[in-house]
Amino acid sequence: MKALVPISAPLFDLRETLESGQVFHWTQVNGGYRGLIGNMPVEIRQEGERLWVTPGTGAQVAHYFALDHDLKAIYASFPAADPLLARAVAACRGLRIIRQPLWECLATFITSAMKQVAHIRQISLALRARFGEPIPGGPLAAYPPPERLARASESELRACGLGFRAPNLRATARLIAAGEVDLEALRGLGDAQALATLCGLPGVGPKIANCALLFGYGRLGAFPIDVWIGRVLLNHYFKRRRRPTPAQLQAFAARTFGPYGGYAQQYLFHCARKDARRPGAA
DNA sequence: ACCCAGGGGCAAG
DNA sequence: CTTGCCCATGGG
Repeated sequence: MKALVPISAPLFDLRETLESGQVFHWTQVNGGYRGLIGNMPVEIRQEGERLWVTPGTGAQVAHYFALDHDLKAIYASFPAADPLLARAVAACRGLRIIRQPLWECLATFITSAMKQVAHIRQISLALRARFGEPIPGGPLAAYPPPERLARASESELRACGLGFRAPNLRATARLIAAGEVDLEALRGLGDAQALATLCGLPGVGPKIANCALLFGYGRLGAFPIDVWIGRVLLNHYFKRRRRPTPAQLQAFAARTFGPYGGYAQQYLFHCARKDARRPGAA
């Protein structure tokens, strides 16, 4: 292993970012993490405001971890009088929304339906091991492209632990491999159009589409509402109020958390999960 | 043993 | 436009 080289990374927390349930294939290794950015093997270790990274990967690391996002401006855009969000920001300071490869992101979240984070990781690793192209010097195989998963059988996919998600992942892979949907082309569409197109794919509804928009397309206003965030919003912002419909809750989030709502969502999500793991805090 | 998980889809009210 | 139920699997 070659010696790592430093890059500057102020207001960044590698651990909070990688452990926050955005991405599922990184593994801890001697005080840092090892994984793939696309098909490029990377090792990263953090010391204060400096990252030590595999030589030659600095630019890709900075882009992947969105070190260009102005976190101070993002925090400042949040609703001022919101103690819950303020506590989440304090607890997850430096967490950034990663820029993930589009297909890897969409496919992974298709497999995430009704699964715990730990198991999403298992499925992700199984798919890479079974269908992914080996990467020389890489810690694991590449995420299998749509063309590869399109010609996998349903039972092969189920063998990776996908359960009822297997036909959905396969069908979506086929649509994309056949060129009926072009994930890259969605970059040029408005949020609503992109969301609607993604929701047309098998196994993709509002929640997973918003995950793709946020973690893949970098649309920082996208606000995925899962069971955790749903509970947080209901318990904290709808006490004693009539239960909103999913659409009303989505509209509330957009109106309340603004253009960087996706960041607010991720901080609330990760903070709630950390609290659940270690009871006693709020 | 038992509950539930970063949901979606489809039928029925 | 809402509500109910099923889909399969493994971690806490």
